[in-house]
This record gives sequence, structure tokens and C-alpha cells, in this order.
Amino acid sequence: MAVFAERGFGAAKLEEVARRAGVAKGTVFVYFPTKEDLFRAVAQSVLNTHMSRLEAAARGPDRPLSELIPALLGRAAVAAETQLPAVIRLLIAESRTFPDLARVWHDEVIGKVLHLVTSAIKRAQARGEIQSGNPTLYAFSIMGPMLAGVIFREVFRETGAELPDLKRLAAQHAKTIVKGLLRQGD
Amino acid sequence: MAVFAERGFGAAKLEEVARRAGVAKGTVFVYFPTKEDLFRAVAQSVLNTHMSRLEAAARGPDRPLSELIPALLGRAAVAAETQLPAVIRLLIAESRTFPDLARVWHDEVIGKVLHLVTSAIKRAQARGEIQSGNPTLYAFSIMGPMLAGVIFREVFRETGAELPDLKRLAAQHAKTIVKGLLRQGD
DNA sequence: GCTTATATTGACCGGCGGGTCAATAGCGTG
DNA sequence: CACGCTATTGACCCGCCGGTCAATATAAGC
Repeated sequence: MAVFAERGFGAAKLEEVARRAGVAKGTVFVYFPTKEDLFRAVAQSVLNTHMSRLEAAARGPDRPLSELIPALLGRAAVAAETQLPAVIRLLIAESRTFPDLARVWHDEVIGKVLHLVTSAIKRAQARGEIQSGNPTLYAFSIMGPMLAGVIFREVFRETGAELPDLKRLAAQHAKTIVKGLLRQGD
Repeated sequence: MAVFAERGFGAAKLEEVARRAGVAKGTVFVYFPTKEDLFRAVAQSVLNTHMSRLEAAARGPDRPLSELIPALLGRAAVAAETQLPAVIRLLIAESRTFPDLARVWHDEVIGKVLHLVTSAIKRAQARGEIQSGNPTLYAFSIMGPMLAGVIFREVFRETGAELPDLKRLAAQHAKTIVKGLLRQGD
């Protein structure tokens, strides 16, 4: 994972993977027939880790959006400290080369997050907490800035640019977007 | 550009570039010493195109945010119909391999957009139009969902997932985020 | 139309890295 | 300790593609 994340699929050398794993190159091929298989296995493994955490979060009670959104964005800021950003970068980079992997990621992670948020929005709309509008697009309004922040940090880390503080971003954006969504003053 | 966008830098073959350009492989090397040089030149060219458009937009008058934001997001939705999304995907993918390119993109494009938005926010804060808070992070709140939408479409185009309509997203998000930012009801 | 200058070509080279496999090391068992 | 079985190794193979260059086509000058 580390090697793929640093170099991308194409530029990652299996010899380096082997070296960092503390084995010889041949050993890698005993367990993974091809480079592609290794990549898929590794991506799937990271996916499974984060998916199980998500499942747990989704089983929570039906809190009002004004609580759910700050909690969700806060969690995203924490998750951004793991290797998840690198994996997201990889996914974006290789989505053309591995469309099947993109589909798995969509169905198993992104789709679930999206569903989690949109269904919460629909319930909030039903009980009159927030204004009308397309729930899926609202999900982008809620989550988009965090994704943008994560990618910004990934892409411009080496350029000396000032990087956004994701926890502050989560806090400030949560406050702003909740105010924008609430029905009061509509 | 088309070949790089489809395959990524590593997997792009110069023979295919030459074929699509209607010349022989050798001819490419007459004008671009190496594959890297070609890539940089091509990326720079796309960058210049979009930069000049941006310069023009930045020279506009100091409109209130409630007008500026819908206009900005609407423009982003239009720009998403060009090859810009593919270039953004490439930039994200190759930012580790070409950190200098990432720097150029930051300084010439992203940084300027960010500055355009943050300075508008500061002025709006100064005249009491919107609430206090970190202007840079607000810029992420404003632009982030569009970036997320663009990337979503790029990554999941082939998976049969339902793709967000960027114009609707721009319209709905503009309305929502402006409401969230305005001072009234603070 | 002949000559010189320039642009284009595509067969060829060499290195790199994914993938193979005979040789070797390690380990469980009696 | 001996034997057999499995796990590991790394030298080697080979196809691919970035890059070269002598040969060729095209254009310019007179």
C-alpha cells in the first residue's frame, strides 16, 4: 500500500514492495499471481477496514442533522490522518485503469456514505427540520469541502503551499452548512 | 492531452500520441526531447488557457457575495464540460511524480481562485455582509462541493452509478451556502 | 530543374521491470 | 539425525516502450 500510494500503480516496482516487506521479489509472486492482483488485494483490504467502521457509525440513532453533520465531518477529519487520503488519491488516479475497482469503491464505501447522508436529509426534510431540495446534491454540499481539503493537502503537500487545517475546516463548515440547510428564516 | 488523460502519464504510449497527432513517433521527439517534456508542455498549455479566462473574470467589479457565488459556481459547472476535469484528475494522479507541476498549478490557478474568493469574502466581512470566520476555509465551503462533483463524475463515470448534475449542484449549493454565510439571523 | 536546407520517418537499440523457476533454506516429524 | 515437504530466493528471461539516427521526403532558393 505504501509503495503504491507513493508512486502510483504504474511506477510502483515490485522489487521495492518486496524489499519493504522484508522478502525477496519471488515471494511476492507466490501469494499474488500478478501486480494487478496485488494492487486489487491491497486496495480491497484498506476498503474493508474503513467499511466496517462506517457500518458501525450508520447503525446509530436518528439524530437531528445539526448534530449528525458536525459529528460526520469531525470523523472525516480524523480519518484524514490515516492512509485513507493516499488511497483516495490512488483511486482517482487509477479509476480509468481499474474501473472494476472504482465500482467496488462506489458500491461499498461512497454509495453507503451517500445513502447514509441522503436518508438522514430526507428524514430531516420530512419532519421539517431543513428546507426542500435534492438530498443527493445536499450530500455534496455537506461532504464536498472535506474531500476538497483532503485532496488539496495530498496534491500540494510538497509545494510549500499553506495547507488547510481539516479539523478547523470540519468545524467551520459544519456550522455554516447547517445554518444554510435549516428551515428557519427560509 | 487526450492520451495522457485517458491512460495517465505512465501508461500513455508515445506511439499512440504520434498516431493520433497524425505523425510518426520520431517526429514527436523533434519537438519534445522527452516524454516528461511533452507532458509538462501539454499540461502548461491547458493551464494557460484556463488561466487567461480566470484573469478576465477576476477583473470584474466588487459584487456582493450573494451574486458572486452563484456566478462563480455556474462558471465552474460550464468549465466542467471541457477537458479540465480530466486534467484535474491527471494533476491529482501525478502530483507525486511531478511536484513542480503541482506547484505551477497551485501558483497559477488554484492559488488565484483561492485568492479571488478569500479577498471577496474579506471585503464582504468588512462591510458586514457575512459572518466572521476563516476566509480560506469558507472558500473550501464554497468551491469544495463542485470539485467533489467533478471528481465523482470522473471517477465513477464507467461504473453505472448515477452521476450528479453539476449545473443543478451549482445552483442548489450556491443558494445553500450563501444562506449559511449571510449575517442575518446570526 | 537542379541544389541545398529542413522536416519527417520508422526500423532499430537498450534498459527496465514484470514474471519464471531451478536451487536452496527452513521446518516438522519419527 | 535423517528425511521429505514446503517456503523462499534471486539470477535469469523477455516483451515493451522511450529514445536514436541514418535514410528519405519535402520545401526553399535561384
